[in-house]
Amino acid sequence: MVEKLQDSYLAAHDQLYRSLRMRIMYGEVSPGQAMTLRGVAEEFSVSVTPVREALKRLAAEGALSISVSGRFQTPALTNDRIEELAALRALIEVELATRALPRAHMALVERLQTINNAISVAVAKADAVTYIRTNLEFHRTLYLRAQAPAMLATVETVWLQMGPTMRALYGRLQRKDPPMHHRLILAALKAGDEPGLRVAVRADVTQGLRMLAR
Amino acid sequence: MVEKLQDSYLAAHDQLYRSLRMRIMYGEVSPGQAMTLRGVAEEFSVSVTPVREALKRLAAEGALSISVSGRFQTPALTNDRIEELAALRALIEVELATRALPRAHMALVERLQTINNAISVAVAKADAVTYIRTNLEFHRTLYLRAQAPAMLATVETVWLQMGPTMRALYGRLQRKDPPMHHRLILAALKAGDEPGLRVAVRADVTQGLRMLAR
DNA sequence: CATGGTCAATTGTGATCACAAATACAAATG
DNA sequence: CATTTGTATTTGTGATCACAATTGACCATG
Repeated sequence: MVEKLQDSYLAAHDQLYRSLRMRIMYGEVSPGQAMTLRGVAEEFSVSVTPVREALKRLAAEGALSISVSGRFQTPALTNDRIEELAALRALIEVELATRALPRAHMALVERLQTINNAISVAVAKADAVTYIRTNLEFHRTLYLRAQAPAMLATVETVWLQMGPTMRALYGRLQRKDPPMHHRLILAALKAGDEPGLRVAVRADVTQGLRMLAR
Repeated sequence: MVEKLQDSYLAAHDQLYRSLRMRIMYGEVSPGQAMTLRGVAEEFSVSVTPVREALKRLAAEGALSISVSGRFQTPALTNDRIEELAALRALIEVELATRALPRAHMALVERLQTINNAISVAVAKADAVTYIRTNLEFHRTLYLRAQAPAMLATVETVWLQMGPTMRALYGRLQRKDPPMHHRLILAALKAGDEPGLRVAVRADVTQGLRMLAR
């Protein structure tokens, strides 16, 4: 048998989980879309057993909702729920950014600027999925410096729950400008300005919410 | 066939999940304790299939950790991880308490006082599991008034991760007094004192942490 | 006494099957 | 044409089995 590299091997249900998680978090599926065990199993050429584990896990994280009869679908969030999730993002991400600030050196800021350029390109192309993915990559790259894995995992769960809805919102948002608040975040990082950073992160996280209140 | 009440029926894996979740959250298992598919299956008289779903779900929520070879055990938290989880509790629970404050009427305060008495009894008996359960019930009862299900679910996940460790800490804590901060919380609720409430909740959540730093 | 090796038992994984419930669709009925 | 009924299909659930990898215990060797 071919020798497998330790970290190249993943159980089938774990590969499924990661693939589906990316689809949901980055808005590649729309809210309310159904997922069936046998449908996913056929697509990935596995049996239903690993699919069940992956879907159940996603449901446990709020990435999928389960109907009373046990069927899976991406959740269609109410406005109240969206407000709540945005508030959670604000709470946790402000803390993560604050913890990252003393560790944010120039190399990190440069990487963030590179990612920010990729976001601008996605905005120019009106590519919603790429926009969401690179935007979250911007935040994740910053927060990784906070050395707070539990907080990062928690906020990623929030991102996951908002994925399909963010995609649907992006359509009606009609973005034309690259992310303004990201520039404020970068400026505050360079200046070591903690209060400014907190305000900028909070504003960036809650900005999309205003479009919703109409 | 006997008619089943809608909410009395639960799938086997869901019953398992709830039972094991309670065991973990309330500290009935110690950190590092192993759980095997066949062991749990035999205990609950089911096959391994529903057990796998329940354990995987708990692992996804951080209530169990999975070794490199796939075995399940309750996590043994590092001090850094405990500090992080306590910080998450502080962030989210202060927000939940703040949101609950305007809705906290006299009937709620009375229920909280009743629960608080039960906590005192558990402390007097040195019953760690009952102490943890009633203490969390105190917090949950208050936060339910916040009408913020996503935040409550998030903080419950944090409680879940800390369960076994809280139990282990309780032993070396040697509590003799009923919860002092709970009285401060109740006083702030009665007075409608938001700043005081925030300080009291934060102090209550982070109090156990001081015992650890030795 | 410590260390390495061999073999049996344990453990998680994934496929398959039977089953019951829910759903979808078409035909029948008013 | 709208509503209901009946049937076929779809769907999630749980049990069982084979398999590979890990673990653990016992024994031999230094």
